[in-house]
Amino acid sequence: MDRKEADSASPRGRQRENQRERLILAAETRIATSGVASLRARDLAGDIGVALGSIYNLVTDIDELILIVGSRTLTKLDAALGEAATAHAMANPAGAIERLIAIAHRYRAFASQHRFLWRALFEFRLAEGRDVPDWVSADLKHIFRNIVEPLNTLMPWAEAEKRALMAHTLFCAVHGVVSLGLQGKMVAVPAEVVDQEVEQLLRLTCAGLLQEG
Amino acid sequence: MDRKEADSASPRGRQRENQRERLILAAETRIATSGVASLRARDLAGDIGVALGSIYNLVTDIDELILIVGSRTLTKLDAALGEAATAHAMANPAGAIERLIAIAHRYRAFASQHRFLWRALFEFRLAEGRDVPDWVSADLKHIFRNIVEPLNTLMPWAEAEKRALMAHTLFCAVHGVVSLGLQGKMVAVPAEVVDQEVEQLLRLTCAGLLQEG
DNA sequence: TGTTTTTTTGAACAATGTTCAAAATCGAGG
DNA sequence: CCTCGATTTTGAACATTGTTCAAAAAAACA
Repeated sequence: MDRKEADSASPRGRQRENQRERLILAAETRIATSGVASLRARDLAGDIGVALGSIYNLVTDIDELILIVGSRTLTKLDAALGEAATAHAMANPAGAIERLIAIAHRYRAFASQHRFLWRALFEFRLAEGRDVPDWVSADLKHIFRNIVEPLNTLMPWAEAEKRALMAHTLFCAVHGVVSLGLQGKMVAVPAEVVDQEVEQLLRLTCAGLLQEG
Repeated sequence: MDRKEADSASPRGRQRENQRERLILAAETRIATSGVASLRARDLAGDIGVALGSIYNLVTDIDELILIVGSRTLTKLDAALGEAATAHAMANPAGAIERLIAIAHRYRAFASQHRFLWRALFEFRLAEGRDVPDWVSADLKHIFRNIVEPLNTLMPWAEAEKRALMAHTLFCAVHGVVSLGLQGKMVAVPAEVVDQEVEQLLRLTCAGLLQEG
């Protein structure tokens, strides 16, 4: 019978799985140090000691490789933000605000620390026709949960849907400040100033929210 | 004597200038309809009825072409936002807030209307080593002025520098919501909802600002 | 008109992702 | 341990791109 997926128990499949993993690692390393734009099939083949064509036995595309690395980055980001989210207790609104700020600062730190991996998440454009893979939505749900939780304390009067929308808005807004600030397309802003900016933005927004309730 | 720049008064220079303009127009059209990633030197040569190599007599690079188109886009954006900025009078804080919202909505509309041109502004990454051209800073100063003006009304107690930073923060935040919202990398958000989001964000932030003063 | 200068041309090159027929390798049966 | 069919690996070849440059064409000039 023709199996499409290699049996991961057989020695053949084991070897294959190992190579694929090494390929992903190599891609991740290259993206992390030189940016997604400088990923070369031939370099990767050299990295894992395999012929050029073999890349295409392990992966259908270079794009698939980039997506896989993106998935890993998103998971790391989720972990980092989750950690920051537990840093502050959150019984009162003040605590909730601090937690939101902590998450935002962690986001900025992640972006600084994994500059190229983080950029790859947003720079990468799917080839026309392919749609966003499932893991994106999955990981994003996790991340958003961390933001919704403080919002439950800050805007208890609002419906869940409103809070979800606010979480989306805040995430995007903070992302905008971090993204444009760090990569200095317009004006390069030092990390500490970016932190100040997101902090100010969140404090003001939350002040507005509390006033509203 | 060897002139490097073609004399734009001589018939030779005239012709050259004309071709260059047609090239820029062709590039702009192609970017506007298919995105910057699908710009091809050969296509452009065909568009303006010229041999492949001639492209490089009119422009040093395809990148230069993209930068020029970016400059034009930024100028259009500046004009659009400037128009929106005059829509609301601004004697009192309420008017200032409305003006900020009007500008943000215009920004969203511009992004929707000139989707690919607008994206090209942010997607394009300068080749390593080259730095941001001057016109970027120039046009951005214009754009920021439109944001700083309402802020003068909203936070008169703050130093000019603080207001400039706030303008930067607000621009980036709105950009983030528009950018991630429209291009639906995570979740595709319809234009009206994006407008709601930026409006809410600005109202809350401004409420916070007024409270602070 | 003949000569010199400038411009235009398009063939050629380099870099890249991807394919595929052939070679190498493997695994099971004798 | 050897053989043979199946599977995997290989790397040469192809397609697509940006860019260059020697030669041809055009223009300017005397």
